[in-house]
Amino acid sequence: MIPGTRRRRHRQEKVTLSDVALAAGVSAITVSRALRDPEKVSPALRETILRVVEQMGYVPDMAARALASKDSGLIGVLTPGLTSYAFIAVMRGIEDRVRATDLRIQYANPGNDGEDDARKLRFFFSQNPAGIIYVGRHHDPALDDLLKRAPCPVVEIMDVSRTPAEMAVGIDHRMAAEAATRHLLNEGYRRIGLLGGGWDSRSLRRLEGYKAVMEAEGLFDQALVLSIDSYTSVGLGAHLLDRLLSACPEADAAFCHSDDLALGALFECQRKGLRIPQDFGICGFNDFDYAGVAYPSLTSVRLPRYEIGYRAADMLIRATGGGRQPPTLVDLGFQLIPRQSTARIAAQQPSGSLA
Amino acid sequence: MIPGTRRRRHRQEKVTLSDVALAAGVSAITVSRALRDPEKVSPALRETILRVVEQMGYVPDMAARALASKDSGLIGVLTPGLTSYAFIAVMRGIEDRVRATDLRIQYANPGNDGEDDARKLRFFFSQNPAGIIYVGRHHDPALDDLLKRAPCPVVEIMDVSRTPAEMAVGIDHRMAAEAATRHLLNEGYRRIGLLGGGWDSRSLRRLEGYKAVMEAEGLFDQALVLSIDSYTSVGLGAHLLDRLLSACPEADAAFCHSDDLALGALFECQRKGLRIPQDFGICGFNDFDYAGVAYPSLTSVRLPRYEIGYRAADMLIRATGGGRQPPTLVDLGFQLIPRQSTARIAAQQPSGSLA
DNA sequence: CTGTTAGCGCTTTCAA
DNA sequence: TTGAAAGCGCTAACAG
Repeated sequence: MIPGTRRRRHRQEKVTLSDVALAAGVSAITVSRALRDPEKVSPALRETILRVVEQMGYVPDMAARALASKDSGLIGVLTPGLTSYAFIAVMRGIEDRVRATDLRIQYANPGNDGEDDARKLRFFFSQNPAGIIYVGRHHDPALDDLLKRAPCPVVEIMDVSRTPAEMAVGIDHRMAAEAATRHLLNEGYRRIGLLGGGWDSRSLRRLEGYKAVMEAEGLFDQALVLSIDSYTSVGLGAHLLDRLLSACPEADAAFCHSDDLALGALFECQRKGLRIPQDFGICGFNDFDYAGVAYPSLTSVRLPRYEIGYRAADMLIRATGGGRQPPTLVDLGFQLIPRQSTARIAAQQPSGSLA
Repeated sequence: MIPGTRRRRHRQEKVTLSDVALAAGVSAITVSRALRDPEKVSPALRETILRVVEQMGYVPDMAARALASKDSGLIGVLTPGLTSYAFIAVMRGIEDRVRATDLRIQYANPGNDGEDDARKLRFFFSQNPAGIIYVGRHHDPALDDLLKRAPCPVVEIMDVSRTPAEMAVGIDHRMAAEAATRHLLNEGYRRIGLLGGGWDSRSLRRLEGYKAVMEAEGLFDQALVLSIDSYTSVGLGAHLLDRLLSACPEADAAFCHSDDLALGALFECQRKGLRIPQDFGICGFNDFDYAGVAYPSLTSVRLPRYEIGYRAADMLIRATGGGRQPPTLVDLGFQLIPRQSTARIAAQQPSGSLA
């Protein structure tokens, strides 16, 4: 075979609906119906048509369909955390809810420039989406406005500390941080550091919660707050713990913005010979799979991440059917899971000693 | 304001190209050009048009554009591992390469039924994609055929053990497993277990590599192979290690299909009071962030995951421009990173004892 | 149950 | 540099 003969194998002549119609001896619309709404076509015809479709390898063109029906069947998911471990469970929830429908999901990951959220959002809008799931980073009035003008239902997820433009599912991050900080105080820790990984709105809410509780006890100290605006990671956790102990050698516990930070802190403590929980307490956030498996196991705050995703998709799907609803806010709640890494009181019990 | 007045706020009258054209006193095509190819419109007009576009909040309709131009600008990424930690780095690579272009990425996660890969693939095809990045699970001739008939360039990623339909980037998983197994043997381990997490083609290749090396030493034993076909996780690692020791109490090391399994195995060993690396050696796979931070640190096999993603996207973009190329296979190589969890010989050195 | 007609919003092609 | 005409492939709305 002569080289070049097969050039442009991509873009081979495309089989269209009317090609199929012609071959099956019916009209285009009948083929269309046989494909989308088989019950509206007589069994005999239906069978013939489907056979021809199969034979010719016909594949519907979604762009044409979307244009003609004004329905793209697309759900857009916009989050800066697309490539983060914490988002995986959310994704599974979304995918699971959407799977049985004929909707599809398109993810987008805004970059770092401030304008990007708006651009990606507009981009989604340009596709006539059926709905959008959005994870915001900052409270930005302009973005809020954009969301309010959205041409489709929008669900904001993860944080529910503010009234959403339309719908929101998540938890109250401030309360979660308060609970974690109080737990550490109850276990007898005093110089509690905060190891963070960003200044997005959720991190700020957690900082607020931590700060409020610490201040109420007269224990707040800015030197205890360590944060870097980047992805969290186990390595970063080790690094921040190290910095915490440099800045505040008498620190006796850390509340970490995420379990990967907590795990890193744990390893670093072990490396330094600090006993956990006796010498140092660690509380994580997210309750990743490994928190309960680690040795010692890590106290953490469990977020219903899968449920948030599932519910968000569910709300979107329902909103698509009905008309517009009033702003809806769903707080799915969190749960503090006490484990060994903060069990200082229990650790002291066996030896019979008192604090 | 009367309730109901604002019903159907979604689907508000959409601003189209001709609306803008009318308002700007030009023809639709000129607006189109001003937007896509500003240089082809006189500066004066261009400015006027862009102002009107801004004022009216015009957003182009991608479906219409795709239909008219037969170019969707879409890259489809199909992988069963979308919601896995290992894929995150790949994703970052893809996103980074695509960011500067005007292409968009759409991810899809095939379910578990065998048919699903084909269905999702066809679905991508129906969108006139500019290219597809595909991570296969099994060697399936039917799928292979489908890929060969693809209406666009396709890059298969992760494994390069077979000749791809068109292009492939990845590493040789069999060789990687051989290297890991040999490393464990060199450190003096003999009863080396294999902790796996699936029977996809890559896992099978790794099993082959492990088996070949073990058999060459006369050490292979089916009882040492533990695998469950599900997501890998730290919890699963702990569980599999436990099962390994039940099945083979004299096992002295484990090669894990992924670092999360390795981390779980590490924790479980610590819980059982096994000293690492003296009593038991652990080698992971993937070299996740925490492998080097763990205490003791975990030996692992580093895959250039980010580079695989970046390169795949790059090949796709280049292929889009030029015509069809002959099958291309890029092996990006792996790297064994020896760390404390297998450093048995070094651990014995200080005490001066001999094996 | 099936077909006809019209047009979705944009771009291509050709002409001015 | 700008515009007019035609049509991408499909589906809505109505008719038969």
